[in-house]
Amino acid sequence: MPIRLPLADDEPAERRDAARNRDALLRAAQALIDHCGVGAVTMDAVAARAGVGKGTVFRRFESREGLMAAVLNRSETGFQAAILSGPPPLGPGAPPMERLLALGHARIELNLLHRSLISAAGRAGTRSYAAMSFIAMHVRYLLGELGVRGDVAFLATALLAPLEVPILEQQVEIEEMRLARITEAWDDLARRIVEG
Amino acid sequence: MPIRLPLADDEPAERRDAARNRDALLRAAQALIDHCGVGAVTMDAVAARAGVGKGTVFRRFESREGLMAAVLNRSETGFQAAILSGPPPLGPGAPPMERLLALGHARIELNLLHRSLISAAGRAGTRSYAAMSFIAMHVRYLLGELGVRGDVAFLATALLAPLEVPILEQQVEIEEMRLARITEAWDDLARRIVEG
DNA sequence: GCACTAAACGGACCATGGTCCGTTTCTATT
DNA sequence: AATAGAAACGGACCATGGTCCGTTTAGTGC
Repeated sequence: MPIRLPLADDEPAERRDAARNRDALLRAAQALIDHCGVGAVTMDAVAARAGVGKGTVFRRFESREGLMAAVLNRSETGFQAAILSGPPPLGPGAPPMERLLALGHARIELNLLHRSLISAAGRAGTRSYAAMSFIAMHVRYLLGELGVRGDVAFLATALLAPLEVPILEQQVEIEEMRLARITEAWDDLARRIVEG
Repeated sequence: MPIRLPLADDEPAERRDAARNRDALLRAAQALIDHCGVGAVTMDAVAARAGVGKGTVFRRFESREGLMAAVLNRSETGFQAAILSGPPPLGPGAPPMERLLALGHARIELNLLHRSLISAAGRAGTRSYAAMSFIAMHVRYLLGELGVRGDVAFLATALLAPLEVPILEQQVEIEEMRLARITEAWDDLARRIVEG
């Protein structure tokens, strides 16, 4: 069951049919992705599979990118939960530096795993507060715990930037870096930033 | 620019009409950008303005992104020239650290200036060796000169990553950071990476 | 249950990126 | 200059993201 997002008090509740359709559309999109890949997620196809009109898809998700971002969000939620209340070292309980490194490694894997979906979500994926900003916030917090001086907000962003999909893809595909190399190098980066 | 990319010896030279058309298309695209913004750069519009068929545009540039990347390349060339043979501190003659910082600052400004074009170039812009790889290479060289130990290739990428357009845009538009703050914070990042 | 309103729906329609293939133009060769 | 063949051209055509607006439906007050 979909997590009921907190709506502002003056926001009218979502109509029953609207909710049903949104759910159906998300399911349809997910099924198409699982079955035929992200490329097969055509707005017409999703609409047809969900048994609704095309206009409805756009009404619910604004754009293809919006739809992709919505699908992505469901995965992202698990990641956030793991950080907030999962087992250490990703979750609370481990020392900050361990948590930071664990977060980086998990992020690399997750980004590579969902790379086609993330690319398809485009700016909708990056810009949505829901996804990016939570992580950036958490990294800021960890840097704070580690006593890092300076512009912590920027440093957090800088630490996460090389893990973004386009850059990760370039490293892997063009420079032919192995995963292990990337994680090691990122650890080193994190240490330089924290200890510098 | 563009550095004349090395063509293999067996590559046939470009035909006269082809060269003329490519030039006309680039001019047309540039004119549309200057006059009406990147959004007005429609493949049909470019073709019409250049007085050629649409198919020709695609033959020359593969895709809209390819066309954008080609336009971008002309600006990028000046940047490369400034690094290779311009006045210090960006060009040769200044100490490596000064050159590095100058490069970062110049990069930030350039990326913000061309951001709509860069976004429009999408992956074609990032992936093309011509643009990105030259700079990454140069940063690697500078890090080498500075005696940085570790995975210099990754560190160079990490240093440049937060200056990429999507991230820069997020900082400026969503986090509302001022330009001066970003450059200062980036300087700090560079020092941490070099001295760490 | 009935009427009423705002929200949601659906699918025809449009704009634009990208493909295809028959026609034209260049250039090397004789 | 004539010729042949490769390369380039052009624009009709297709696929798909996105819009629009007349129609349907879920809630609400009676």
